Amino acid sequence: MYDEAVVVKRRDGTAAASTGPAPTGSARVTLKDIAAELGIAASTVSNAYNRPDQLSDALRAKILDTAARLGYTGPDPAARSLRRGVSNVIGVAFPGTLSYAFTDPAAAQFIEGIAREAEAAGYSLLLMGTPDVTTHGPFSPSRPEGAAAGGQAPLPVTTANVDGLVVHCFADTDPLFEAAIARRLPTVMVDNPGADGVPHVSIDDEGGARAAAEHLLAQGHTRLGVASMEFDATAVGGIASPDRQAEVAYVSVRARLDGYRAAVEAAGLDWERNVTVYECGDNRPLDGEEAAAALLATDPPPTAVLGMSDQIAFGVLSYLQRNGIAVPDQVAVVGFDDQAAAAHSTPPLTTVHQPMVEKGRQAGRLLLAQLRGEPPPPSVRLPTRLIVRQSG
Amino acid sequence: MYDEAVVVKRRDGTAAASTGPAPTGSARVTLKDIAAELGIAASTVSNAYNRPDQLSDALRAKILDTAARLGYTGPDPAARSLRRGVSNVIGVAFPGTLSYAFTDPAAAQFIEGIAREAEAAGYSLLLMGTPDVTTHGPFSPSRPEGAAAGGQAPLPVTTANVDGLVVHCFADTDPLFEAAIARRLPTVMVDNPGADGVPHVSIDDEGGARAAAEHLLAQGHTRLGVASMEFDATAVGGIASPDRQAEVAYVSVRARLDGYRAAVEAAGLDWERNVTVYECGDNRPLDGEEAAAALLATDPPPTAVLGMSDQIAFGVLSYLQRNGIAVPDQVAVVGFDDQAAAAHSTPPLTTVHQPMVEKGRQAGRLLLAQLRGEPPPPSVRLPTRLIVRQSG
DNA sequence: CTGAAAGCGCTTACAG
DNA sequence: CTGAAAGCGCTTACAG
Repeated sequence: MYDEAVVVKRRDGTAAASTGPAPTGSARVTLKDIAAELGIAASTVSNAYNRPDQLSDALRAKILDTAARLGYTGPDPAARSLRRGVSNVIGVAFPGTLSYAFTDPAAAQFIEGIAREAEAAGYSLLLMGTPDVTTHGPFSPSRPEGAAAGGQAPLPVTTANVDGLVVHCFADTDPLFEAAIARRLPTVMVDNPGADGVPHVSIDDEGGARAAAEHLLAQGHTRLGVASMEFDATAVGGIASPDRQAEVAYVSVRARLDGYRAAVEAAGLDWERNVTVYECGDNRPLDGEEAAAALLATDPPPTAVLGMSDQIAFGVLSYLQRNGIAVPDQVAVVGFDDQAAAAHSTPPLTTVHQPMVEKGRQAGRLLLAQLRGEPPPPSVRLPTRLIVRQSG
Repeated sequence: MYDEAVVVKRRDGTAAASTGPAPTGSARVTLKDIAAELGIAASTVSNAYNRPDQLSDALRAKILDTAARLGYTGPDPAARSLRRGVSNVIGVAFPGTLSYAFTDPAAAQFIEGIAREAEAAGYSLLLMGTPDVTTHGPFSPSRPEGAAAGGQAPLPVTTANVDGLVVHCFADTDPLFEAAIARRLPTVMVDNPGADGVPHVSIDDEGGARAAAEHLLAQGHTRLGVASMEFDATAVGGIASPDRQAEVAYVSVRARLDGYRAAVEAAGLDWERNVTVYECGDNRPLDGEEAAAALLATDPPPTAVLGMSDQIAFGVLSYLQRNGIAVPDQVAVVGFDDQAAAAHSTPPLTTVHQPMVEKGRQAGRLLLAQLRGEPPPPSVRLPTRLIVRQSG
């Protein structure tokens, strides 16, 4: 899959080579051609682009004119990057396919935060996904690209030309995690505890979750339903047994579950008796609807539902509304994330706020410090806070 | 600003060089080191990574083990890219700062669409902004990086190592436009008519806008207000005189204004007499609030407002609600975009739907075809359609 | 202010 | 199955 693209631009004089990237079809023009045309050294042409103060304005103008005439579009980025040892690119890696990352409205805000920091320091952002590696078995540094039978495609994070990496992954068992560490580049982990010497950015998942549960408990609810995000990549959707609950691989999910449990136990209730956990198969409103249906079908049904994300909580809301169940009077609902739409749902959603843009900014900041040659800064944990609206 | 980052990784034996990207601080390990260690040719080491079928499993294992032991993390991406002439990266360029692009919720969907196509073909996405170039005067190919006094930073789009470009720009006077064309790379333009031989993706802005206005006119409204997006980069917010209306530089804005006007004139009304246009200074709900205030202060005030984006329409809605003006009974409101939140606003927003994800997919498709060496495919224009909800 | 030389790290076609 | 050689296009320190 990855090799297909490579074919296009070969330069070995193969027939395919002429079908190069240049729409003009003409042979590639280089620094040397400009130098030869003008009878000057290549270094002087280079200086015209990179150190204007190193040559006369007249010569520079002549060089630029000749470049324009010959169709030279400036120094080749790959060659420059090789020579300088720098790409001015920050890689941002997501678990799963890249398009999937955008399914979550919070992703855009996270990227916005990174972008703010990166851009100010002169970096662009390379977005990378983790395309179906799981179907081929786990990636391993000792088993790189092409290692698997049938020519497995390398993870983008493995081969990308970047100066540093922001890695957003949910579990340290994620192939992304291992692949990123193996690169030994300046790296920041997000939503994952990280590895030795790799700073990470996280939020107070547990505290936020505990506050959400305490809020419900304080209103007298004693039967709670949890509509959880996936525990790991195998999630299919369904009530999660205690055994399944012990298997949670995703760090944030684990922490939120722990937060809910801490509040429940502090209130003198029993987790297994008073709380039913539904594990969603995905993080869409649709999954929240399924969770609500399953949770309310238990006996006795919960009087309040903790949605582990706003996306899921929105689905719970939809289900309740469609079935004529009053919120919060008959069933209370609390979400997690506080995305923009939370303030405008019907009813407006009580939820746990997490600072997504700030998360991105901190990740950027931690990476930029390393890129400046500073030692890896300490990790950052951002606060969460409960926003009480009208759903619970 | 851009040069700052470059300093970090120099390799000339300068003191700064040792402060390299490798957190280990050790000298860089290359293919050659592995080859020397094992007493074999560098090409064989290369084959271990790129053509596993070209050497015995035993030798390959030995190479990979040695690589792991010496801390070699795989072929250097920049060198590979230079040698192969390919980066497997698609550049996506936005006008303005990168973080600003994410201010618009539609941007994420657009990127999602590109990502879907790109990822399937083995490409990652490089996101680039157009940082304050306007403050330095227009970019020009004959005046590249560093050309301006004081060392002006080059546009990322000018120096990025990419195989092709998706350029989202609003006006063909945008510095981005010229810079992208100057690269002579396979390119797709979005929301801009494009240049010779450069395919573009657009939507039926005019038809959508006309439908929105017709909808209002059919209900008997004869006094309309338009809350327009910026006409060009100089926008500050205010009622737009006919002269100012003649200056609209952004292609989509021009088309939507034309659509509104066509409907108004087809209904036998006079554009100048019956319609007041407010030009927003930005595309946020806040700007919509200001637009509503200014529009309703005219005499006689409009009974319906055409918001040129949902973001703006949401602001109009907020203003009306805050001032106790009933929607749609006292003032009707129609938006443009149909972002997800439009269905959940109070009241739900009547708006023009544009297929953002599909726009991204088409852009990706048009670029991928060129990357495969095919001639530039024909441009694509996507349909829009009015979604009638309850605001108008 | 200008130029000659070295080398960044890799991949490939080709010869053995 | 393995290796020697050429070269991708550029930037830099240094000498003049």
